[in-house]
Amino acid sequence: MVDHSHPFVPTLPFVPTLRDVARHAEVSLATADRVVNRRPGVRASTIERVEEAVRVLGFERHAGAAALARRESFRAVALLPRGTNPFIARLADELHLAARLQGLRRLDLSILRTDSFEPTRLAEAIRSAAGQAQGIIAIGLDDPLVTAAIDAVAETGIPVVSLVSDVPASRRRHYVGIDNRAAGRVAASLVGRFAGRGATRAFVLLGSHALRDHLDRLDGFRDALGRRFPALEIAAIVEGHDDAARTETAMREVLSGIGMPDAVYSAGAGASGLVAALRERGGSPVVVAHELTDETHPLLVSGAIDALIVQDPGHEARSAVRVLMAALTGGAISEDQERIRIEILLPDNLPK
Amino acid sequence: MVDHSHPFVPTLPFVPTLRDVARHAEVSLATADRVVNRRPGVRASTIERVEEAVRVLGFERHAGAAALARRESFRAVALLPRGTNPFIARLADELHLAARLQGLRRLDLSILRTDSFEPTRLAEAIRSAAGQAQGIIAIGLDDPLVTAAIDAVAETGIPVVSLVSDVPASRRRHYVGIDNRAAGRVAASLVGRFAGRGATRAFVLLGSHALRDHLDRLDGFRDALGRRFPALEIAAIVEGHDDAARTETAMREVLSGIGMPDAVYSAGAGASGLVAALRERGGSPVVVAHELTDETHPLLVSGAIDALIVQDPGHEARSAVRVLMAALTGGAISEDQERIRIEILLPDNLPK
DNA sequence: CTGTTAGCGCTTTCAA
DNA sequence: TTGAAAGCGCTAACAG
Repeated sequence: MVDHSHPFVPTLPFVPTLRDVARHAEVSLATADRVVNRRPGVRASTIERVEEAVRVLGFERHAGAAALARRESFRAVALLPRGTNPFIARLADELHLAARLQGLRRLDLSILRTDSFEPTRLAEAIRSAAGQAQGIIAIGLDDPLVTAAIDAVAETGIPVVSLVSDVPASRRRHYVGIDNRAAGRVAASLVGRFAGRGATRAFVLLGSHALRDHLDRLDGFRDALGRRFPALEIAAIVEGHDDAARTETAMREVLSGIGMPDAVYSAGAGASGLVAALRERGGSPVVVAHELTDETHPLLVSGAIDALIVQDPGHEARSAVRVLMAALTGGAISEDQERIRIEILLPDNLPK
Repeated sequence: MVDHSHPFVPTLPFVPTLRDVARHAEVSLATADRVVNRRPGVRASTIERVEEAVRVLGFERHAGAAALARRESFRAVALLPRGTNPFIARLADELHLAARLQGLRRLDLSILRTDSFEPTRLAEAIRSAAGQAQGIIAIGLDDPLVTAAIDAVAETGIPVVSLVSDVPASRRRHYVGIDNRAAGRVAASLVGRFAGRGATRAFVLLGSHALRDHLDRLDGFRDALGRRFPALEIAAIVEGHDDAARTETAMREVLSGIGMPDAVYSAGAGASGLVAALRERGGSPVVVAHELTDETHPLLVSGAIDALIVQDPGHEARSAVRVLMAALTGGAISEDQERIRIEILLPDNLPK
């Protein structure tokens, strides 16, 4: 029953092609293709025969060849916040790379930087991106204006993938990023266990109250602290706008106002400003921060930061691109591969 | 200068094909192909012209089409240890999947289980696999016999990729897995910080002294403990053969011999046996173990295990397949994407 | 040293 | 409802 079309390569297994399926079912290539791709216009009895052949031969369609023949090509836009945040810069690079290496289908991805913390601007950017693209990737802002823009665009059939910071109420096709509440809980566990029994006061540092991801982290942190380390309470919540200089100023103020805490959870960017302010007053509380960047790396090595909670920007970018392509081509994604993990970095498991 | 071969799709960018390059350089498709793939037999001045065209047009070869035209197909064997270790079972599944989804080229991967802890058997399996395969993936055993077998096979031109446990002295093409010394150091940090100041005695649980990965973990653990938590010393090293029942027996013996420790680092599998033995004697030291499986999951949730150090079997399998394919086809790999991370799991960041 | 030609496995007109 | 044929972008003989 096995058709050795290459009799001179005895050990290679027979891999059936669509042509083999067609032959076996005694139909043309075109008909076999119609059945395999569930296209209409085939008699039920013929479908039956072809499907039988697929089963018997164990046919699996060659994704690469299909992509080539389809000769599709897509245009998409990625919207990232402007600013000094090094994690965002890294993400932009990785998105570029991921789009180029897309392999099977062609993706032309333009990356646009918009004003973060500014719902109006982001909403506007989303609407305008929809004019020039078939798909959108965006770092979200949880705001009614943004939600409305995403919904309007989605209505048009243009898939929107939220990245890193979700817009949960919107009709975004998919959120690619970590579970930020869980990240906050992890931070609480680390802070609680590292700080030890005597600790009573923790500070939380946020980029902004407008960022869904930071708020979620705060929620998770508060929740886990309350349940597992009730002696530790959140003595202050500080806004640093993801910027080192502004963070330093804000921290200075709080420190001189209510004194040194036992622990600090920096849920946004700008950790070097935090560390500078702490050093200035000679304190060394337990510090847990987010993301591995040129800013945080030396601080972890030196011990100024005790642990880092990170998400892999390379993985996130590849995942966003895969998910968007799947939406664009009607393909499937494997939830498991697209789940972004929360990683914990100690000086001992720093990459490289 | 832009050639709109599809004048009706105005917004799509022009993506040059090899044909465009050939036209631009005024050579045939075949010659352009030779230059782009660095094949010999082209005059220097022609190479120059083609490379110029590649630069000007921004040509990038379409990997999918190339793979299709090459019509290559490979046969490979993966050698995994027999036994009850659930992590290995998971890895086998993921390898299957990764081979099927390889997409661009075809890979026929057979998975063979051999006797672990048995250098003779593994060496023999490697030699015999070389007879029926063009490439080999194997979970290593750091032993002269295995090294010799790998070297002999590599000599034949058959690439061997070591997975999870390396055979560093051999001519394996690549090692896919975590840095196990770093994992040991991470374990030491967690154990040291979680156990607190009063702690003095730690036990280490190994699958076997023959496993390079377990030994490396022990090394890293010992090293970091010595440097950062000198008060904590390794009071016992126990062998459990990666099996719950044997681990329980061994632990029982040690516990009745020298009593309860402040912390246990389980560097191999079989953690449920460890927990059972500890419970039996009413102790609850800090426990750090490896891998997220059906065995360890409930233990982490219940608090019997404090932290898990894990490697992602899905990522490892995909990486091993990619690396092997690259070796087989002479392709390139991106070191960065292939680095396997050490992840730390607390109850708070359990996936799902 | 260079060009021509026939595919790879699949999708897509267009015609029957 | 079905089939024939052209072609996606690239590679691999085989000629010249």
